[in-house]
Amino acid sequence: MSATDNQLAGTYNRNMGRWKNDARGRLEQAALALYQERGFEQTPVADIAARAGLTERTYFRHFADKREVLFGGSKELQERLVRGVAEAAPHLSPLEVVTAALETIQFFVPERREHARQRQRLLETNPELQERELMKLAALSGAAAEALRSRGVAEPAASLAADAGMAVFRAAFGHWIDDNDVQEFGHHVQQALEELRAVLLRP
Amino acid sequence: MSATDNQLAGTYNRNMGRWKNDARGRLEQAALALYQERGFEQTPVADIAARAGLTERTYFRHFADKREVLFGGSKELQERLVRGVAEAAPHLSPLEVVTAALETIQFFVPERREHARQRQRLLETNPELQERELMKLAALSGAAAEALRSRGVAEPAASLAADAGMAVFRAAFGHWIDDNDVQEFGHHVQQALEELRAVLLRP
DNA sequence: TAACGTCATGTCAGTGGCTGACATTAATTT
DNA sequence: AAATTAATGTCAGCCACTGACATGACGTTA
Repeated sequence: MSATDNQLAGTYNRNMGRWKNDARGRLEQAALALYQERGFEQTPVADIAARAGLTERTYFRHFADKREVLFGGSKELQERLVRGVAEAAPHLSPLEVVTAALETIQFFVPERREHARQRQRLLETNPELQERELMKLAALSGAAAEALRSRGVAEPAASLAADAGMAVFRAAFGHWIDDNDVQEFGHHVQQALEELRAVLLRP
Repeated sequence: MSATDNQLAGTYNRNMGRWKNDARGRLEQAALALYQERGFEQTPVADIAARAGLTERTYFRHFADKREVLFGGSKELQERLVRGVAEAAPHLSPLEVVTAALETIQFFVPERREHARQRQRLLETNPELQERELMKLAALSGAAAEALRSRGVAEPAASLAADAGMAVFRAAFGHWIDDNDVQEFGHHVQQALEELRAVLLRP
């Protein structure tokens, strides 16, 4: 009764897709907005749910916890990375396989940059969110290592290449976010890979 | 009144150092034991405190949250790593500086191995603890990068070298934990560094 | 030694994240 | 139209964590 007279539901109009008008998406939008307005810690989950025209209990049916609502894309990202590793050219070194996968991933495109930026600002100011981000990155690394093993790369090479690939990813992502000339993400990956080589070899 | 008739306080006898007989240490022991016996999630903080002869409120004066009790050594580890980076030989590459620091760190010694093993088993079976571990590792990486910058290493080289160093660290630590021949930690660091080089260069 | 100040701890009340159990209602199937 | 399914609501409760205040042990100083 009270979950329907909300504030934001009008943005995604009710009764257009009938009952569930992308409840999950509404929760994600409401959470991002509220986290930005009041800060993560100062935002009770109940408020997010209310803003989305839902109940706290329903929020927890869509997301495992208060943080997860900001990490919706990670599953798809991981799938694409794994596919990229599997389909990479056969003559590459393990690390090159991972960076090649990062380049062809088609995930960090201009349309997503603004959203990624806002999200990043939130993460930077909140340790709890950073923890979750690191966990997702670790999952990414683990999946990449598994995909490398499927290509015949042995341990510990696979895990090391995957972790090194994540280091490249972090550097590349940071530059892509800050970059005002809007270079392609793949460009930043190549730059970071070169930097890593230099850091490893040059005194 | 009730916090004194506890179960474990006798292990570290009361009234030896007067009032506070290493309350912090008692909490760490109690937590490790209970997390092993019942599992992390199934152990209320109140039980840890009671086992240490203290109150839940007092637990939270010693540790920021339920997980932090397992990460007491991380501050010292970070200090040693930073010192190692600062004091490393001048002719090394940035990554070699970090791995050299890891080798001279004198932290992963045989006496700590059993405790490290038990702790590791806990982490492996609990995502919440893994998140915190990753956060500590990220802090380590950040501190190493900062120390590299103090040596004149520019960005993004410093962060990349630090992250790559953490990749080496993870691999080395994993082998040190599993190693039955009890090789020195520094040995595993060198092995991992070589593996990383191979992974980067060899097709 | 008695008064005083400090610090670790205890007590209590309260917020909020998260869960299980059960009820309700829109949408789908038969 | 009845029966079934899926998404949501309601309610009660556990527990992590915090602020405010009280207490008791220790050291200091008059």
